[in-house]
Amino acid sequence: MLGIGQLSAETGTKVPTIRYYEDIGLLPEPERTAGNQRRYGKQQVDRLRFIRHCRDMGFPLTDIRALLDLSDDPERSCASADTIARHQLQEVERRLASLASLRQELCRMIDQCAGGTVADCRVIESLADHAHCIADRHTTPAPTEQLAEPTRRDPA
Amino acid sequence: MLGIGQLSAETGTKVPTIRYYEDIGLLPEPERTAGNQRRYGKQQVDRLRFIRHCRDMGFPLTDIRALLDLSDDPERSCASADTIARHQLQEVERRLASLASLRQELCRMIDQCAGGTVADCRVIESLADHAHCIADRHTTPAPTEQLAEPTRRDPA
DNA sequence: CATGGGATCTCCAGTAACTAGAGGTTCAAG
DNA sequence: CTTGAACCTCTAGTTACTGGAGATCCCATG
Repeated sequence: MLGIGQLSAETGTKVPTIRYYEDIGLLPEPERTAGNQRRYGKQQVDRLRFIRHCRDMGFPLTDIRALLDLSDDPERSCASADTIARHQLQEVERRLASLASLRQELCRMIDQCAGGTVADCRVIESLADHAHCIADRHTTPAPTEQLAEPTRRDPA
Repeated sequence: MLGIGQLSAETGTKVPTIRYYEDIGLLPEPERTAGNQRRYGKQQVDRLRFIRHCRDMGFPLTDIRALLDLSDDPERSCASADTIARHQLQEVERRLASLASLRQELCRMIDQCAGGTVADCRVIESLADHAHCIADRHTTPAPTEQLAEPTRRDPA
């Protein structure tokens, strides 16, 4: 039986985040000590690791919820898990493409900056001018979500 | 003189977003009609376009604020603009690398899924198992921010 | 000149996924 | 038994918007 601090260390998840996952129902309410402190068993550790790994893979919490539901019931077909993963892959590829063009534009901007005053700075000028902008394919009518680099994990 | 709806159409920015930018001081308060409605001039249109382009490039609003301050004063050295852009480039490259490894892991997961029941689904299993995970270099102690695909822009 | 419908107004609340702080209690080592 | 680290709950803040309610305005017809 681990306290929340141990679980935190074990899984690289911050303590408030664990409580947050409990709040939103991703983690079940754990046992408590007589003094009302949370105690976790092996199963919970695994479940949290699963969640964290999913987050590392960029899955939004709603997807993770679906995946957890699936994995709770091993008899079901894994088709939806596959679908979710494929969808996520598409998402990642979309981001990759978009970031690549972004990188190109940033490089161009920076290369052209000679380093004088703002008046003739190419960086500022480029940003002001949308004309020769490659990144316009950003303009995807995509449903969004945010993921990709979720801040987490500084085992400081 | 444009109304807020025209400005919105002109720049591909949603109306509430424009008001939001005004709230947080990125856009100056515009003139108003006798009936209290906002009217925008050419300068405002340009400023908003600048902001939008920066957002497309993934710059966080704080950076954009700095860039706007710079561009408001053409005498100053463009060194800080350059720094901001370079920093942003680094950020983008970090994300690119991380997404690339993500993609690899997702592909591996999906390839191995034979499509039976959850019990022997490789996708679920992979997600449960953090062991052979490439994406662990996520574990960067980076200061975060979110950008990269900020949802915007559905000229629907 | 009246009217009607779309555009606009303000304000408040919600989104994702946490993070941080205040102020108080509990656990475990010495 | 004491002390200090870990834990508790609750609230509010973060980023960059987005959405809705309810009221008002603008302007093109009739």
